[in-house]
Amino acid sequence: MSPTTETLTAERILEATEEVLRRHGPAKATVVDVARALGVSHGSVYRHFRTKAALREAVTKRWLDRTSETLSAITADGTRAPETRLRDWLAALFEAKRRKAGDDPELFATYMVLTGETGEVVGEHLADLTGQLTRIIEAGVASGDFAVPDPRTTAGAVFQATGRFHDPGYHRVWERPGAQEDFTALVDLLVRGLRGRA
Amino acid sequence: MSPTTETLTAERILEATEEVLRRHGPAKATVVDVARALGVSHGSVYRHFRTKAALREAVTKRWLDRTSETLSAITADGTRAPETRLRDWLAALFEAKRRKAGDDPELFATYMVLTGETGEVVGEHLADLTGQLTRIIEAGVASGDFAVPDPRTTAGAVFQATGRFHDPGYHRVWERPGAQEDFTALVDLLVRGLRGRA
DNA sequence: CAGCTGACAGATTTCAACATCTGTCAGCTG
DNA sequence: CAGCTGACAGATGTTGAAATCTGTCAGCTG
Repeated sequence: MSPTTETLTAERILEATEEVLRRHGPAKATVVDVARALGVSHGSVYRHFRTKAALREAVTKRWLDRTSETLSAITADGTRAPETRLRDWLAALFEAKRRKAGDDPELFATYMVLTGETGEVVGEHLADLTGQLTRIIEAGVASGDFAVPDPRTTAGAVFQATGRFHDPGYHRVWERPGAQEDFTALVDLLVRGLRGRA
Repeated sequence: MSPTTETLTAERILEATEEVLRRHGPAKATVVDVARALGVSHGSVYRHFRTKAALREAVTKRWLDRTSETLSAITADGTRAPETRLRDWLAALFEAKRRKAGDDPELFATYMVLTGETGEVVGEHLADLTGQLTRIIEAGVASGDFAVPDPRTTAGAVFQATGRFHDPGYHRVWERPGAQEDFTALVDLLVRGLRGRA
């Protein structure tokens, strides 16, 4: 009945790894720690993940995917106007990041280190997010609310333009007094650009 | 006649410091090194700069000011249309940064460390740049080319939106294949937003 | 006597011996 | 015999003593 008697799965290893990372931080979290937390030898962990880097990458992917899922609900809600969805999507992204950074700064710092180590996984996450943005903008073009030459390119531009409000590197400015106003001003400017109209 | 016989001025110390930073990098450049390069004792350097931090700050300010000056020529050129000036100004900023990062990566890395250490000086530099942007946008509003509620706020939004193309933290993406296209797409979107029109 | 020097205390950095970790694998165990 | 263990080699991290640096200042020098 005790956890140590259950089968060792990739899932259980990932959970234990998250816990070890939370406790010790990214610099001191070792594979030996993870094995100890699970009551197995570290050799067993290597049976499920080829390297320490692969293990960390899997943890990072899980974390990133959780954010994507929340936003995809907004993306997929076809009952609301594209402009509203775009504004809500960007606001939700900003809010989610700001909460993660503010609620548990140490854990956030840990994930900043992890995403910095990872090449592929972060790239896929960003591609996923710009993909969602592309769909919202395409919907806006279809409904006539937006007028842009190429939704895919424009989605990339919108994502890059709002980087200051979702790129973890800027987390220090998210809590500054005027941050919310700055965000609103930027989104207003971008939305005006999307409407095009000309 | 030899340099060691000339009077020791703040200016000469700054030049020597730049040279020492270029040679040894930010981590190993010491005040003793600077003094040795000038043929004086390190106590003399402390006569002109209260601390090592103040010395580095002065070097940083000089470097930042050189960029501001180039751009202010574009800002002040009242003979050209505001939209053209805005596009040129942003392009010149991007180009200047990209060249600095590409031509001498080590020196660029050095200045990234220096700007990271400095609080005040960098803030003033950013205020200067957004001030220039504000003047261009105000000119656009006056001429009827732009329609925005508050030029100051909008200038801040434009500056933040283009951060990916001037913030040193992003220097790695400046040389990537699609960077120029991404930049153009973003500026186009922002300019459409500025025209407002509605 | 204005400006520079160099010795000094305390803070910071370097370096090398030591400890721990990563990744592998032959063999144990249920 | 599938899955786990634990000993091992090489890589990486820790530690603390020695070296260097920062910032001060009493006194030298032109």
